[in-house]
Amino acid sequence: MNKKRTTLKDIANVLSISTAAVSKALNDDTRISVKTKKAVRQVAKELNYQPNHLASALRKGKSKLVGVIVPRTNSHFFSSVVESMEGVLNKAGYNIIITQSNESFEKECNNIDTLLYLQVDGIIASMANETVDLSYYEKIKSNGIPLILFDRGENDLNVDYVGINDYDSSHMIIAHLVAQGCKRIAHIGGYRRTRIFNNRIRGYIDAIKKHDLPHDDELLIESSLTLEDGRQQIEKLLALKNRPDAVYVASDYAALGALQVLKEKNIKVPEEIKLVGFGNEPFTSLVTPSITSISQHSDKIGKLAAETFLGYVDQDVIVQSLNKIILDSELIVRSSSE
Amino acid sequence: MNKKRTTLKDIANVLSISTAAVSKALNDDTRISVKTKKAVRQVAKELNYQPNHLASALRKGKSKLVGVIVPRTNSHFFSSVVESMEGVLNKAGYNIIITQSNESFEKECNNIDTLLYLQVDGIIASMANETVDLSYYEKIKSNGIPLILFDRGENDLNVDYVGINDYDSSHMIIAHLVAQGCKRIAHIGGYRRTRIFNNRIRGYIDAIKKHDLPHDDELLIESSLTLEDGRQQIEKLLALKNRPDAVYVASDYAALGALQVLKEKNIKVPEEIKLVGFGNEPFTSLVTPSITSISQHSDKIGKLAAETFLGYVDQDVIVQSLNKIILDSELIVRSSSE
DNA sequence: TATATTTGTTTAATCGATTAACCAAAAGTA
DNA sequence: TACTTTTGGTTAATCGATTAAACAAATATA
Repeated sequence: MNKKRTTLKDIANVLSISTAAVSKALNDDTRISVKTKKAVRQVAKELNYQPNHLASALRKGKSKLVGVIVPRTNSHFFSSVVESMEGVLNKAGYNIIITQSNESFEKECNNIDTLLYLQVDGIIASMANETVDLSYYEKIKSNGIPLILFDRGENDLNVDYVGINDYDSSHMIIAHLVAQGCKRIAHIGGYRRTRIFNNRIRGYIDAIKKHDLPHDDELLIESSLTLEDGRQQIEKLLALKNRPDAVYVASDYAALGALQVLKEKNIKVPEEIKLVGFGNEPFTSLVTPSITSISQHSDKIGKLAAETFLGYVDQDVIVQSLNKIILDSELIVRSSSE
Repeated sequence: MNKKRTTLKDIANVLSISTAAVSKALNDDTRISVKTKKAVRQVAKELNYQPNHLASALRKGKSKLVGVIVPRTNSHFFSSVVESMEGVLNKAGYNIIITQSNESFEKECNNIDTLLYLQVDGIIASMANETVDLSYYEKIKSNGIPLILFDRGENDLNVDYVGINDYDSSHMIIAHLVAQGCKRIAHIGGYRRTRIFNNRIRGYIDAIKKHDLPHDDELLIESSLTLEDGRQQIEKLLALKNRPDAVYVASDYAALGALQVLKEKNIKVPEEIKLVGFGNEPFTSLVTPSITSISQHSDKIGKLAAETFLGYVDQDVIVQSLNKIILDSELIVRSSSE
């Protein structure tokens, strides 16, 4: 089996011209005659020539690779974002390398090292829940390549960001629940140290006040928002003397956990307790009752993040000017709340 | 902002030694003194040296990159396989590049081109449903790098394969349904041209015969197995004069579609019709009733595929000897069938 | 006719790390 | 002492593609 791949030199030898001419011919340089170009392309095809990306990337100083870091690909939101990013970047001649942190800070650091090692031209990331130490992200910046964050960002890091308006989303949810007649609305949220969860909590608190509802400390819970977490936290809420009549959960997965417990306990949703999730994961429309949720426009987020990256490349000196894009979200009302 | 990255030369200059010495020191060559090694590592750290993967890969002729092609990452099965593959490969010093075909033949060809262009050291793939033309896969083989298929393979292609025993899985399902008292079992399967779906269909037919059940042509349907497809095909089965009392669907997504329709029509599952899916996607345990399904041991598949790949590298001449690994699957019985 | 310009290509350097081949100095051995 | 071996490097070529600079030949211009 022929392990050697065809190189420019092979083509050059066949035609008895220099490799430079071959390179230029393939890159459609104006200084090469049409005749030569045709001949080169012909031979390239015959020899099944496959350009060596490593060599050209090394020479040009650009790998045409974009690194992507997501908490996990196995989430509809993230995989959709990645898909739409990929579309935009592919068109611009970039390939993407997807890595997952699995919400682990350590893995995230490894991912960053790997991507820098692969000489990516930029990194688009959504931070792990665990991440509080930003030194690794600073490392990216000091490497001189663009860094764009989406969904899970950080104010302290002076970089571009694309995400939805979490604060307003909470307002939309509370307004909807109030319209449905709810008087005691609980919130199972994420940890405040994560910007997006903090914003959802702030939105919840402000909206509750705005509607003159009781702001009860026991109705606000911080958790890591896994499915199992949702199960545990709803139990706490159900154990209260004065039960809530609605629960707004900051993640669909945790909302699903809560729903499971409610069903197991034969508590009717939405009649006895109304439930709202966040993220519009596909299963929210599949379970019974279907879960009201917030759609985050994953396709738009991916597209904008990719375009923001493209705006930076080809600039000689990277000037990371803060460029925060905040999209409006959309409330998808389903059976669990009406 | 400092856009220039530290190179071996920079370190060499600081210490007034040759770049060769620096390279050897960092690679722990025996011919370099401990003193020099220490000094080099020290300076490398101070200058925040990041080796240039492109350069070393070019020189060594190995990119230490493995290309992965899956129909989509947004499926629990595939993302789990990828995750476990990644674990094994990372440990061996390889990074992976994940690409998705979205079940499109055209996208799959593009992915293959991209991966070859990036000089990956091997490709691990699961074929798109659409794919029947194998010339692009032949291209990988003629490139001299190992190709390993998993789940969606092809007999005609003379390469390694890791998957589960689809034929036996069908037998397990039918045996289970028969034990539950079912007499008319339908099968909503995939297209026969895809090996795994063909095997599931063969298993279904043989198992039906084995249990002396009526083998009725109208009970066997071929489809593309999307959720929407599941909805449409179950409608057909319900329209039959002689309805089935159980339906075995070759994909969880289509099974979910079928379940939705059954619920909408107030047909009780499992009392009136029993339902079995395939793949053990997480939602099968989340919906009501939970769906009986087949677990494919995604972690094992990923691990084995990765290890098969590792078995090939470091060999000078690739001898692709057929190496088919068929794992046993596991039936997870849930409410939809008992 | 003499000079300038254009066309089409070659030469050679380069990207950064690796490595075969070579070499000087120190240490060991007969 | 004279020769061999070991130690700790250095030099220079290399991977394959790109590109600045050079250049010969053809064509245009004065």
